[in-house]
Amino acid sequence: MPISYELIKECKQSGARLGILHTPHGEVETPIFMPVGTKATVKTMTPEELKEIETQIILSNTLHLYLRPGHELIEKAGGLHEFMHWDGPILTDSGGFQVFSLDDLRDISEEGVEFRSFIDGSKHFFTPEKSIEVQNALGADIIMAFDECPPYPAEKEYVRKSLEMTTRWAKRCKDAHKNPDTQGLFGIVQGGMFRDLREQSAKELIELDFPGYAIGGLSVGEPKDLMIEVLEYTAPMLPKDKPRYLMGIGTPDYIFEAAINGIDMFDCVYPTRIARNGTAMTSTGRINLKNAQFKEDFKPIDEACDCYACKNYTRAYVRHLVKENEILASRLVTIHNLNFLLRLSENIREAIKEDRLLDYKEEFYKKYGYIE
RNA sequence: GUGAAUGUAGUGUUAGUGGUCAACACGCUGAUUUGUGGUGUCAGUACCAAGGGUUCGAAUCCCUUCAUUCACA
Repeated sequence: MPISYELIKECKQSGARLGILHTPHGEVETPIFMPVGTKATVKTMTPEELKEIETQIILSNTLHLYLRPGHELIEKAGGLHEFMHWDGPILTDSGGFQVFSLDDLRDISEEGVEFRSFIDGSKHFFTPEKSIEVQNALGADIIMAFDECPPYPAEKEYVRKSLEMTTRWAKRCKDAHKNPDTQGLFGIVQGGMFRDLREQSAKELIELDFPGYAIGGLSVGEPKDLMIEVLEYTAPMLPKDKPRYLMGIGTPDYIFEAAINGIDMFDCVYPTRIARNGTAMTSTGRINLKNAQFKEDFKPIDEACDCYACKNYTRAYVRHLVKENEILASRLVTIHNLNFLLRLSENIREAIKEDRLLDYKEEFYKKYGYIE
């Protein structure tokens, strides 16, 4: 088995899990935030810089790399690790979510999804088999099943049919998977905001026996309370001896909820995207560096942070770079935001070790401010 | 010194010839961003050079002043 999960301990106070994810490219301490590098690069960051902030595993995207530069090319280059010069663990998303966000450019059927490229308008047909073929060529440590991510809100009957198709697709993915010895294929639990459907999805997927499970279909626009409710009852449905991945979350409040509910991995474009628009997450809350109040603020982005950006530059300077649309602005804020979530993950692991995750959460919010 | 023209957001353009929200770009101010469709998205931002008239009502008409530009001396 290329992927295995080692449960180190559970937090007595919160129930959160501390663990180690074993992959062909190294171990990952969990819970962990995974930076997103859709097009074989975490935007603005070199792999060395990612290492410097102790990034343990990164994400990349099947659909984007299939469209450009093409998985054959990456295979020729020696695989994704070699191609992008990152020797740590990589997880590739299957393309299910991208197809979902294509919305009016797609047509979903039992066989697969027909969609038009957002690059040149050309028509493509993506199936579970195709997604796995591409992911096998890319060679990530963890690959994801091709799923359908229903929107919110959605009719229960639609969600049921969708989840059942996702199960059939998961089976097809498993059958199509050519490298089960070097790449671990994760299943994705769907079922929308319906408890019985989540149960059905989890049960069906667990029967297929994947080395890890993801919770998909959350963070698609539903209210936070509802999202937490679904998370609370869905996470315990997953096997304890396998890694659990909550897809698409990346704000501190959701990360705490994820960890507390026994989630081991999560990813999100949020920190890198807001960085490119001049917003930073700090120990005292989110700040918009474009705001006039920072014009003559010669303190670092976050006084409690020791990242490269905070050690060497001021808010006033970074603000200037942001206002001028300088490339360095994106780089500095990205370094900072990713470091912020990686340190948050680290602190969460530390707190689990000492059975005080709820205390740490309280402590964190006291400074960060409560988030609605 | 004489004559003429012009003066509409922070900047640059522009509509408007008495009567619903004065347009556009940039800037500025703020918000937003959740398995990334790489300089995004949304919102706000002008009492029409100043003062005084005419009128129910003026950016639009009249007078004065100021500023700028051009022509003639």
